[in-house]
Amino acid sequence: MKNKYDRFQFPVVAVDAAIFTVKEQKLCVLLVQTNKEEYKGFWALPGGLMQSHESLETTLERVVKEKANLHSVHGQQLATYGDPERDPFGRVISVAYLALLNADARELKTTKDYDDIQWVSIDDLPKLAYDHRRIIEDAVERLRSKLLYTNIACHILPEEFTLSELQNLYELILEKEFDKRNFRKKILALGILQKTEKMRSGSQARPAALYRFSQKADQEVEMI
Amino acid sequence: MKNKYDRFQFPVVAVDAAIFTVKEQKLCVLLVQTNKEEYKGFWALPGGLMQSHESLETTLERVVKEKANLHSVHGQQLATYGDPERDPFGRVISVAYLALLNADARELKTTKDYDDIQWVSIDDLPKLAYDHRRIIEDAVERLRSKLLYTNIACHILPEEFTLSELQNLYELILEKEFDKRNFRKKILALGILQKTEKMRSGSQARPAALYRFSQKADQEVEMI
DNA sequence: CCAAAAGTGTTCGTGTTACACCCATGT
DNA sequence: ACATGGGTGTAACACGAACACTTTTGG
Repeated sequence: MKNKYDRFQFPVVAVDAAIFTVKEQKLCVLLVQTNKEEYKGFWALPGGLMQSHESLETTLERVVKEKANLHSVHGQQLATYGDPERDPFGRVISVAYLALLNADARELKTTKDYDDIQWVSIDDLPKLAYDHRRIIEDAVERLRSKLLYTNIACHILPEEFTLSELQNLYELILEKEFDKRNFRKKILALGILQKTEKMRSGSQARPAALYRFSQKADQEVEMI
Repeated sequence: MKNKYDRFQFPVVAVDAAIFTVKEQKLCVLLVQTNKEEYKGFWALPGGLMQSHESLETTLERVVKEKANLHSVHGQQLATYGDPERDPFGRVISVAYLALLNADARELKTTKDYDDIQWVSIDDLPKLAYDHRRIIEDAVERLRSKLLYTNIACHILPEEFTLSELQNLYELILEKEFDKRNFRKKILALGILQKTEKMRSGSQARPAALYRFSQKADQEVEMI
């Protein structure tokens, strides 16, 4: 492949991932802390530079694997950030992705490149490198909005879940309470859930029926 | 500014603009035809490569000025396209913007770089270079969706307009008819329009009251 | 006086909200 | 037996959908 572009004339492209989950009743984002770069002591979204042969999605998969040791993280494009001042160490524009996952199903592993990797509550963000605070804010806004009209909640919940767990997820992320009867009526009427035969016991209370999403493929539905 | 990235390792970034207007009862997109490049005879969205010192918005303004001789085109980010095969002549990713304008207020000028520049009905798109057909499809979808919950229609309409013109715009872009009484009731109840003192005569019919948007700033409102 | 588009209210059905009690289990 | 969360129905209200005629102008 030919490349006719001068070495210093153009910005390079990075892909950053804002990966969310719910842990201990908190909406959390995955952050890494590097011990190598100029932003010492700062946290950042996992991300990395796009290589010539890659698509955006391939880059996303690779950097999420490299930086967070996670695979099969299903991301959707959020936005592209191109302010000339956003990276003080080079001209880099960043294509940000939004992804959701169920924390219990995955284990975080610190690689030798990093001091730390953590799920961090969005209410308690540390010092963040680049414009990553802005990206996280945009991602949370998009997430909240998409909860209303898509089935993305399915990526955060386990395969099987109770209606109360689903409602709790909505209340926690949207910071808003719903009436139990109305919520169940609404969601069940959509016909996107299947009741399983199973029950969740465990607690000192009446067991709850487990449901699953009939499709895990993303779809637009008026959830709320 | 230092740049530590190798010359051939990374993709370069382009910004492309999907600029829409309504002309002769058709939703149209602005296309240019170049006589210079490898895609001879194909049409394309106006666009160009991002330079190191620019922000995405600066690049957008510059390329729209250069390729279409338009200024103050207010665009919003649509999406970023990064398929390795999207540009057969080099590794280029494109950040696409969606913009709307009132055709009557602007004059198109062909520059010497181009064979032609035209407003083209989206129902009658010619051969398009790169993945620009895909970008236009995505842009139309976004436009339709944003008509429902934002006041973007204000960018297509003239400063002052009749309620019938507004309704006509919605029907034309959404390909759906609305009841006149319900439409007016709904829109007026939002309180985002100001009635002016003026009337539009001209036609062989009763003159219509002219309205204007009280804010031209983008805002989210349940239009429909 | 005729054609053309502007302007205007009411009814009906659907969907959203508000609200309180009994049930099944573990301890 | 009691504490815990699971599960259920109904009435009031708001909102969107359907629907037809009169008014004002230009020709």
